[in-house]
Amino acid sequence: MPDTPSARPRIRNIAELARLTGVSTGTVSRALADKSLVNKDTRERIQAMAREHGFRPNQMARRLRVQETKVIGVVVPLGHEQRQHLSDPFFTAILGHLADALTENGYDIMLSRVIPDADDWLERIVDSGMLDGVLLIGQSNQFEAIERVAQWYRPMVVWGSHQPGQVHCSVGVDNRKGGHLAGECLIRAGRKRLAFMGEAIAPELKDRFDGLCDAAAAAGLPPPLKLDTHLASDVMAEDIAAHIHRIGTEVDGIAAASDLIAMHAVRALADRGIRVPQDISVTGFDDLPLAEQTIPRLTTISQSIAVGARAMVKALFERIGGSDAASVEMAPQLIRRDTA
Amino acid sequence: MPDTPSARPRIRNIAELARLTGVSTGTVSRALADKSLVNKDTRERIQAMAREHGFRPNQMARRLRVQETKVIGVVVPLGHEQRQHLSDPFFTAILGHLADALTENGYDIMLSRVIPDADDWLERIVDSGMLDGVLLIGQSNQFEAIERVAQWYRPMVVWGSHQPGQVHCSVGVDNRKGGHLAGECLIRAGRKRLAFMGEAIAPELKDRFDGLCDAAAAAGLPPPLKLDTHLASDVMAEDIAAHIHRIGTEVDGIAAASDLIAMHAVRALADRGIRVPQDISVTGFDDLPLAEQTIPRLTTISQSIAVGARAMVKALFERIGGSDAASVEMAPQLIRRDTA
DNA sequence: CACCTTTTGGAAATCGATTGCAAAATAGTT
DNA sequence: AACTATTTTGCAATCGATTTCCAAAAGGTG
Repeated sequence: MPDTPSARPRIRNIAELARLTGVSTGTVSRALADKSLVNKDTRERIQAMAREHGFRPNQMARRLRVQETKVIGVVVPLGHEQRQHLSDPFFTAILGHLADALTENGYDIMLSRVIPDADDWLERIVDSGMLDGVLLIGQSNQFEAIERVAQWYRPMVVWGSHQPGQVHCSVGVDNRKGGHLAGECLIRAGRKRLAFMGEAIAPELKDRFDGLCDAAAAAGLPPPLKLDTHLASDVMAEDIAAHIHRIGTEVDGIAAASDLIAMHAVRALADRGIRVPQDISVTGFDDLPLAEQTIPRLTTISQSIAVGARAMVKALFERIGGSDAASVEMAPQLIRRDTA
Repeated sequence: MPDTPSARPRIRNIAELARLTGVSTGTVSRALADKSLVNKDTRERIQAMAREHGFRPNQMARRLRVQETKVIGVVVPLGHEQRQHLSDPFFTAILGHLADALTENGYDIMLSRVIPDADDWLERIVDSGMLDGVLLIGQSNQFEAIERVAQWYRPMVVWGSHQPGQVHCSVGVDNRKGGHLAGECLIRAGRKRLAFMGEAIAPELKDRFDGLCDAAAAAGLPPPLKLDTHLASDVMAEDIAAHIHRIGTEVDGIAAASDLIAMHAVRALADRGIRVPQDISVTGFDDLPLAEQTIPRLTTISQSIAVGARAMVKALFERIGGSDAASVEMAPQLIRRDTA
């Protein structure tokens, strides 16, 4: 048997290993941490013994003692939209990049999907004592709660929009500008009766809608229609279907609040024989990897999720280090493909 | 100020709160846990004081003491396929459901994306002392490591295929049967030159390929071609493009190893003027929510991810409770849509 | 050989909670 | 008032590591 952790009577803590090797727990601790304070020979002997018995020190105890957990909380607040869940492709896209950046730096990820029922939900997460820092994905309708906590808790970075004067550190695109770009694109395609598809409750989405309105106003068009749609994908299809009858008569250009909504919309239109982009133009928002793979490929506003995720992690580490990283607002970009 | 955690000098532990309220730490602990052992009045007084100062007991310490973390590790081993990441839609779909089921039961989720470089990667996770249980998504090429750990670590459930005689508890569909169904579907559509698209390294995918071979053999057709494709979405498109020239001459029916691969394939074929399903038939595997939304909608083999996720969590809880839940093998189902 | 420096390793405090046990306070009974 | 029964509370051990402080041992120098 080569490297089998053979002996079954497992060692459960550093004290047992100490007894087994005939030294004190302090020495074992130092040896396992490979500290030069302990004699090279004993150090190696202890390490060998640990390996042989497959012993690994309890992280919970270690973390309690050193007051550092090496765990970052990644939290999705679902204020409205309780039915949305983690499979939202935008969320998963950003999660993937966050996971990459965090694991590279030796941090683990604690995932929370929170329905903010109690009003101290964020406080509860933040001083659970389990986390070195918190990344919030989206502000939802919890702007106030976030601000309140940001007042005293520094290592927190939020994906979302930046409101003038806000305390918390946010990273995101200029959503209003993004909405504007989408509007301009539709208008340039000759569309005159615009609509916004999505629920403009979270500040991010509200900003996108406002941007669209800006564009319409600038072109002398009537204000865009607002077609509410839940973000949960299981009801989204129905929501969109419910709006369909207005489209074609009242609407010839749709700015969707997200790529996912846009894709569902294109699908629903196709089901009813309305062609995109011949009969109607559609833009998405996010530029998910998927957006390039659909048929027809989606015209959309790019959020450069990868860059954003890196920015979030960078800001978070600076804040963990003690300095007060500022918010980041990135420029959105129009990606012209086939739907508008 | 109504319920502001006003006083800034924050209480950092139960001892300070004890001093402030004039009782012992034991009493405070019991009061905060709302135990009836402590007098209703003092209990409420202590709770009020805690609330006022925004005090919440340190979870790390509590968990160390009670030897229960209420954290489940969700781990994605990336044995081959280091470039694949968490944004894989199959993974995120199952993660969403797992998250739902786990949070419902009061558990948190620790996410790990592991590249098994050290051969004790799983041991390290499993006895970090941070987890009450582990859910593994996919067996990758780590079947051996999983078996080794399963020998002595019970609270672990793995998404993947069930090999005869395996020790670890797995939940998944009968992949071979699934491959068979896909093959039959293609054959029924009159296809005679079949191919499997995907990397048949992980046992799940190998089984699907074998099932496809079964179907071909049963119909008296030559063995299917194997078109290797990485699972990372950024290289997948290129991989598929590289295969395209063989398709149309050598191949008229593709069984893809996943919906994602199938979608990319359809896309690549469309780019080259090859129509699906007129010129060539394609089947997916997974039945992601997305598969119904593509154009054309994907014919695929259903894994019923939601059911699977529930089964995993159920089995895990049984195992945490001490009983030895058995593996679950679900029946795959052909979902006929537009691509085959 | 006396004195100083450097290694080495042990004892004990610490991180912040939980909990078994026993003492104290209160209530209830005669 | 005395005595038992019942609540409440405090004390101290415990979870499993890390780390400071200190003493003993070893090595070096004049």
